[in-house]
Amino acid sequence: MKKQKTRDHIVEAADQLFYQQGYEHTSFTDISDAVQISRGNFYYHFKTKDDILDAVISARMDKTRKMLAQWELDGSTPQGRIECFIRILITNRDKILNYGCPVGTLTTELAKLNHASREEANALFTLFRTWLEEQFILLGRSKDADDLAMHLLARSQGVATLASAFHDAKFIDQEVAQMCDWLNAYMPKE
Amino acid sequence: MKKQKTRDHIVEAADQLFYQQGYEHTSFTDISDAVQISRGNFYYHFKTKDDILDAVISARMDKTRKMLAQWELDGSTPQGRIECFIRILITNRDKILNYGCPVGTLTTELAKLNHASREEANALFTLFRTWLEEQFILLGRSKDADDLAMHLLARSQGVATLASAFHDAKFIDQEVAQMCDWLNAYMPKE
DNA sequence: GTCTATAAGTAGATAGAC
DNA sequence: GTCTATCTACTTATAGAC
Repeated sequence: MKKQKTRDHIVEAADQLFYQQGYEHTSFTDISDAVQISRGNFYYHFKTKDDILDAVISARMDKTRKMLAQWELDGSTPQGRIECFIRILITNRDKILNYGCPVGTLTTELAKLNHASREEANALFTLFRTWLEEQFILLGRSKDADDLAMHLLARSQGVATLASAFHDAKFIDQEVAQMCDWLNAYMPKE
Repeated sequence: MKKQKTRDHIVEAADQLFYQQGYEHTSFTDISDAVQISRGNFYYHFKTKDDILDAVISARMDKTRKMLAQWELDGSTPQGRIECFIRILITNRDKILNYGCPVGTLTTELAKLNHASREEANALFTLFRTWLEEQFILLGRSKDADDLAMHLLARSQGVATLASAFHDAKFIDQEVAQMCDWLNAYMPKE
């Protein structure tokens, strides 16, 4: 465990602010205000703003991997584990209503900016995609496991976008229930 | 018909650039380069950059209303008209692969910027939402017409986001086919 | 109506004191 | 490691000539 308190604080604050305000719209002043350091101090820890973004994406990758590993423990069946994925919409309901999906909004923004780290951000999607694919394979759907993974990713993504636009919590609950129904009706029974 | 050639050119170029690069990331220099006018000339036609955004949103509202009116003519049944909506994903496939959905990406960006015109952009979503709701009512689904409209909007939105992230045209075609199946299987036959 | 010149502010980034 | 002071580039916006 390295002692990098300030660096970690910067990454944590930048992570939140990039999510809430967008990457480009977040200035060094915003981050330094949040971390309570001077703007100059940044450059001891990072060379450029892009480097902070890379650190944020890397931190999100780690957090996501840990969450997926936890879901492996939480759900005893593939269905149960996929339900864990569907339910993040409810777990993070309030944040999603205000700021949308952290993965979708970042990849969308970086795509418009044609940013060098675009693909790194997309890897966050791939993490979920591959994990979901594995679960569908375990359900005996190896032929279309990736299609089902993409389908579910897209459904969640659309729900987050619309729920955020209309600030509609009920819509999230409704669609989550529908996705769970879809999962149980569409999949072979054990 | 007012003679406002330059003004219209500005709105048209801004519309494209806001879609391709995002609102904040697009500078007056970008727009003036596209229109081939000087930066100073802007302020004869618009007071602020926000005013250009409002004009762009207003133009998109007009274009959308005309498109919806055209779909009323193109489809003889509510099913057929809803299919027109589903198929915009295919009609605009190339643009969506590169820049996502113009409505979804704009509302998402303005939400993060906490921009004054956020609700004006959301009205674009509402235009589709209300129109779809009307079609589902005509199909005899007045009880859950709005839920169905929101469901379909979210599906399309998610498909656009994922297709853009992974630059996957096949995924669009696949999901469009599924949405059409859903529409025909789920809806009462005539 | 369109231009050039320029103001006023903010962005990311650097230098050097402590 | 953290600070202050500063630089350069770029942003929106204005003033005034043509």
